[in-house]
Order: sequence, then structure tokens, then C-alpha cells
Amino acid sequence: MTLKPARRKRTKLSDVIVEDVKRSIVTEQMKPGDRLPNEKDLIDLYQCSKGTVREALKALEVEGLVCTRTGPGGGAYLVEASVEPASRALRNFLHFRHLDGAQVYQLRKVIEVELAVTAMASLTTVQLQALEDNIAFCAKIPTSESEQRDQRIAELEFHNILADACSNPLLAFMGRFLNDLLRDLVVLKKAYVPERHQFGDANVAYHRQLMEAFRRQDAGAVRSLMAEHMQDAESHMVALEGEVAQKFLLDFPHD
Amino acid sequence: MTLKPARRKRTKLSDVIVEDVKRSIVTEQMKPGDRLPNEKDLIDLYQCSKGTVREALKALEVEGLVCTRTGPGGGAYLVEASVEPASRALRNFLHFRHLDGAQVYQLRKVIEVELAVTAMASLTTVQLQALEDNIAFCAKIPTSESEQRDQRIAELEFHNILADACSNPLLAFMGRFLNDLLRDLVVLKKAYVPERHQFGDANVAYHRQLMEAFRRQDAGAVRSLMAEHMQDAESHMVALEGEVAQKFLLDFPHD
DNA sequence: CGAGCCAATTTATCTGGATTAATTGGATAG
DNA sequence: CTATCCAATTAATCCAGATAAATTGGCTCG
Repeated sequence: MTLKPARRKRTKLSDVIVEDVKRSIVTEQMKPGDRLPNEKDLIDLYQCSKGTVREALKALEVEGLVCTRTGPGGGAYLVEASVEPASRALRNFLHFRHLDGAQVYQLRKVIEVELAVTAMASLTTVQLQALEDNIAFCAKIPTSESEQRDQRIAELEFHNILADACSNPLLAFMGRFLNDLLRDLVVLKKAYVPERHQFGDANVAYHRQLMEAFRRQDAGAVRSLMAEHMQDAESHMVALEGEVAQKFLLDFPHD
Repeated sequence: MTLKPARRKRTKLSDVIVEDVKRSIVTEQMKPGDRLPNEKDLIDLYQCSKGTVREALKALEVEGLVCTRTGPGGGAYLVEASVEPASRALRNFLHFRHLDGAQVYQLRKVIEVELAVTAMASLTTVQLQALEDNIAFCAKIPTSESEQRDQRIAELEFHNILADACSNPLLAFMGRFLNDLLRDLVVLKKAYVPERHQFGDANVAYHRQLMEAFRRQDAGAVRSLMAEHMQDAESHMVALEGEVAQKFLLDFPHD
């Protein structure tokens, strides 16, 4: 048998552009907010065609490194480092399409505890205020069913604020990812039953207690409160899923 | 100020193709291993140009849903669901470029424990054998320094096998992701010091004890063994990073 | 001066074809 | 019969330009 001729993979021109931009980011030659050269200039720079530059910018956009706008003064700008695009990309991952609440909570129960304790150490007054505001919004007497629903979803935002405050980017990413995943489960899979809105009161109560523990810098209290909060939330989630499943069975009894 | 005219985003043709393929996956009209129509047929089907089909297939490839091969009989094939592409994409995420061992282990310490306990419940004899083989390879007396290094890296494979055995895809993904991340730290950042290879012996010892606990289906033992194993591994990792940093300081004293 | 229209700028998407590369099966030479 | 080469198939990459859409700033008209 003849040896395979060591496939020399042609390096894509668009990848060269992507790598150059990334290098300029890690070497801090460019900072968030800086504008990249526009299409025409990049074409001149790399001596390539429009499509090639476009492919490079598209790749950078998908990775959440730049955002582009049309119009005069538009173009591609470096965006702040953020964990959001990674979370978005992962949530679209088809392999996760059959996850249920129990599976998400198996992770969330351990992640959120770590997260809360870590975030506590570096919470700024701005972040503490954001947490207070979130609680105020969620605790308000709702004036409509849609607001009620918004409040339920906003409860997750409390945990997102903590994630953003966390000094460990990996933990921050995991926290946000799980929150977003849960939000998808609630919103898209209709795991929301207005009659069970009172569950929200329990969540808000936990959030209030956590706030106090944060202000006291009481890691032990944060740990046990969050653990209890998650345990509670899991029970509600699983119960809701059961009701929703039941409802579907009633809706479509003849499969 | 005039209201913005509710930007109607033109639907991309390539996205339509991508969505169609994804739909055919979730509705199980196509299964892993099935071959997609080739470029020309897709062009005829969607009445579009080469570039458009190409963009769609590229997107599907990046998401790890299809793989393509050239040549007769080649083309785009649906691949088995796997968490690998997601892990690969995430590892390239620039936001994680400054992670250190301690940050990875903060998560790993809790994830691996959950993972091991969950995987234990569904370990097949094939997987148990794979674990045994892995231990045998790692415990062998190395005949060269490169083999020594390979053994050190193979120790992570023990944990990857557990991840693949785990019934919770989210947990499986996290486990593999952290293992791969750690492997990057060891391989790319050269956090490997041959003189410290004896750390591997401790790892193998833990793996052996875990095997016994798996066979006994002793969840309590698995939990405490894995917790101890991770705690130990973290100490070694942090120590190694210190030595490597020291080495770099000596190599490049005049910055 | 102000509201609204228009033109310039710039990206977004698609096109259709050119060239290159990888793979495979069959043809051919020894 | 075997090893080697060649031709057909198919994707990979790139190109150059056409058309559409979004944004902004200036211009016009009342």
C-alpha cells in the first residue's frame, strides 16, 4: 500500500485574516471599540476578493469578536469580551435538544453555589444595586399576565448578574449558559403555568436572603442558601414539567 | 424622531438550507451516516448558486453535524451526535485565553464528582474494560520520555471515558470540555515537567481505587475518592504552573 | 427653524464560473 | 497478478461584480 501523500492543506486566505485580527486582539494592538478597516481597505491590504474578506468578518462575528453595522461610519468593530456568544452557540447545539429540567439542575445545583460564593468576594456596589433592582422588579404586584411571565423570566437575571460578577470566566460562562438554557426551557417549551406563579415568591425570598448574606460577606450562609434555593427550584421545575406533559397528553390523546 | 422601520431581515438562502437539514435530523428523516445530496443536486433543489450551498454546508460542518469528503462517493454525511465539536469550538473562545489551572479546577472539582457518580450507574462491561486498558497503559514502565509524556496525557482519557458513559449529556459535555481544556494547558502551555512524572502514579492509584468502587457500585466511595483525586490533582497542577512560571522567568529575565 | 426627503457610504447577499485538491476505480505495463 | 499511473468525480477555495438594504448627513421646502 502506498503512503498517503501527506495532505498539505491549503491555508485559507480568510483564515489568515481571522488569525491576524485575533492576534491584534491578544497582543492588544486593538482594543474593544476599535474599528477594523472597511471591506475595500481589507481587499487592498490582503489583495483578495470581496467574498474572502466577507467570510473572515463573518467568522469573527459568529465568534462574537466583532459586530458590523452598515451606513457611513459603519463597519466592523471589536466588541467587549463576553461570554454570551459562546452560550448562544452552545444552546443551538443539536445534541442538547432533549435535555430536561432535572438534567440541567444536576449541574446547576453545584455551579450556582460555587458561583455565588466566588462572586460575593468581588461584588461592586453597582452590581449590588442591580441585584436589588432585579428583586424589586420581580417582587412587584404584576398588572398583567404577560408582566407576570416577564417577572418569572427576570428571576433568572438575578443569577446572570452574579455570573457576570464572578472572577472566574469559566464559572461565569457556565452560570450564564445554564441560565440561558433554563430560560429556553421555560419560554420555548412552554414550561410556564400562570397558576403556579406563586413559585416566584419563594425565589424572591431566597434572593433577598442571599442579598443579606452578600452584604455580611457570609460565605457559609451564601453556600447553604443557594443550595437550598436550587434544590427548591428543581422541585418546582420538575413538577411543572410533569404538569405540562400531562397537559400535552390531554391535548393529544390519540398519538 | 422617526421610528425605525422595523428592519426586516432578509432570510439567508443558506440558512434555509441549514434549517432544512436540521429539521430532517430532529424529525429523524435522516440518520447519522446518511449522505446529503451533492453540491450540484442541492443547487438544482434550491435554485441557487454554488457559493450559497457551500456556505450552508460549511455552517453545518462547523456545528459538527456533517462531515465532508472529496472524491467519488464523497460528499456530506451526517455524523454521530457528539459533544466534541462543541468542546473544540469553546476552547477556541478567546475569552478563555487567560485561564489558569486553579480556575479550571474550581469547576472540575465539582463536575468530576457528579460525573463519576452518574456514570457509575450506566457503565457497560465494554466501558469498564476501556477504563482497565487505560490504567494499564498509564501504569506501564515508560521506555522513552515521549511515551512518559503520552501516559501523562492519557490519564485524562480515563475521565473522558467516564464522561462518554454519563447519561446526562450536559454533564458529559462539561466533563469532556474541562478535560480538553486541561489537556491544552498541559500540552500547549508546556505545563509538563518530566521530572515530576511521579505525580502520574498518584493518579493511577486513584483510578484503580475508583474502578473497585465502580464494580462495587459504591456511590459514596466514588464520591469521596473522586473528590480527593481532584483535590490532589489541583495541588499538583498549581505546583507545576509555579515551576513553569519560574522557568519562564529564568528564560526571559529581561522583558 | 424644523420636518421630511434624498444621496452617499458601507455592508449583506447572491451569482456563476475558474482553478485546485483529494479520492477512487479502472486501465496499463511489467 | 501486481504495482503503478491515469481519468473521473467531487468538494475546496477564490474571484469579480451585481443588486439590495441600512444608516447618516445634508438639502429642500414650508
